[in-house]
Amino acid sequence: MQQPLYITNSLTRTKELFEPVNPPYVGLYVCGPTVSGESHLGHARPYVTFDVIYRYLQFIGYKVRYVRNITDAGHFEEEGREAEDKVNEKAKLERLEPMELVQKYTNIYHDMMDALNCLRPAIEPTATGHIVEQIDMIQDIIKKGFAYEVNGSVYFDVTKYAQGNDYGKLSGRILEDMIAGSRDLDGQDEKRNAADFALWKKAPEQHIMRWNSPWGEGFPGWHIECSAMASKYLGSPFDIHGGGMDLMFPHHESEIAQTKIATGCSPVKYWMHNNMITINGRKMGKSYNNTITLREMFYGGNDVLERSYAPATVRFFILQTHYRSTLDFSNDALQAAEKGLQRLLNAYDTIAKLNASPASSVSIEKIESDCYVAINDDFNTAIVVAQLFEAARIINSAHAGTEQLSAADITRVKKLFDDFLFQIMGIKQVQQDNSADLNGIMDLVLEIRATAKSKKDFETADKIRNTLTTLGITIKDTKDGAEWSK
RNA sequence: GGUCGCGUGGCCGAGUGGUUAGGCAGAGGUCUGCAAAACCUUGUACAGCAGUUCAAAUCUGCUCGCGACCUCCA
Repeated sequence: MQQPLYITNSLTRTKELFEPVNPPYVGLYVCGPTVSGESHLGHARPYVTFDVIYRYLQFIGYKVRYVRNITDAGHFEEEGREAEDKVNEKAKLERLEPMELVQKYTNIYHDMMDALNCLRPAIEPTATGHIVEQIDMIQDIIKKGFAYEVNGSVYFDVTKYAQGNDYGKLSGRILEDMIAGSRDLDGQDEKRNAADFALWKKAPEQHIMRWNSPWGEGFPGWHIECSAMASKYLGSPFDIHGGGMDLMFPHHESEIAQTKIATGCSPVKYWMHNNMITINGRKMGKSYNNTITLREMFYGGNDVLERSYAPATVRFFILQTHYRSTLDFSNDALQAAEKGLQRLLNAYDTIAKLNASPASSVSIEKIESDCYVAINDDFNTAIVVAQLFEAARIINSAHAGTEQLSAADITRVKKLFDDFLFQIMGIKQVQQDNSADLNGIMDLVLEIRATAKSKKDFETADKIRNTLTTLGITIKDTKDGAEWSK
């Protein structure tokens, strides 16, 4: 079980042996959502992915500090006008403060993460709660000569940084190409160089979120919050920084540059990036008009997919793919995942009904070891799932009598599901209502039905079965008598 | 335009030099009063072309197609 763990490091584009900076402690930072809107399907991918990573690191004994931020400030510059109008309008209609909106979307996000059974991070810092830390870091960077102030805004001097550091290493970019291909954006004339990025932005008149700073009223730049909060809570360097692939540039590239100047070292040992999701083959986005919020996904109301899907189905679907591959959501694929997960859960329930044989006809140990090999190989949950399906086949075969399992292997296969499906992959175990009352009632009902069947009174037998079905209780007739499940 | 990645059987999706991925759907069978579940059997799969090799889905080159990033984005 204690095999070496390999992680694909985006920085080197290779699989590397995972060796924490300060074992047994592991620092894990994941870029959280911008809570200026409702959580959507795109958010499910990184947070499920890194939830499994968090769970597994703990499972193999590491003491993990998981930090996942909430971006609730800044970042409104590009949307500027639209965001302002929206906020003002809603504030009038609903008497909402801007921070109230942020709180509302944060609450929804938390609810959706709970529904997906993502463990809550150890620390969930907000950008607005760390303005001081960000200003401190910016001042430090200015003092070291890698940032300059213009008209109340502060920019990071990428050109100067690139002279002694390989800016662009993470995202595979060449500075000269970027400068040549850059567009004219707001504030471009203030920058010494097109590739420079803002550490602090002067707040325009209508901008609601604003803070005092040494450079006047403004708000923090696009990337500084993660640098400030990650180094505050995890130090520098720390172990793993995760996020979506779309954040590699410019967000993470800029984080590296800022932190390297501020702390003197490259901030992260292992950069991990999950790939994007698509819907019916297209990237999800407003311009495609195919955005699905998580609430719509779970409870219905979207126009893109034909129906809603349970959080566990979405989670399982995500884990059926390796996190570095794109994942396409479609009705067919989700329904296949839904049935597949049900098959696994049914098999798990069947374990309790197995009769032990003197010896096993198959090796559970082999499946178990294959699961560890897979999860240790850059968290390949797709292969773990395949192994669990093999285990399910064995359980069902043992139940049908075509395979045999010893008492020890029955225990072992149950542990395999407990560990991998529930604990590591975080599929929520359905709470069975196995109260003594219900068991007694069901025993009686099934006995009456068996009597009816023996008298060829199928009308009564079917009525019992059909009525129970409408109550959510499934009856299955086996050669050893009827079984029920809720 | 620049950078990076992908193209696997009806659908989704692992794999990366020689050995069955797996799930869903389909077909046949077993069980069964029926149903459901389950079990057994069943698939010319690796975009195209050329090359390297004893051997390529897996390496190399070219072609075609798709996508991501380059601008807030998970």
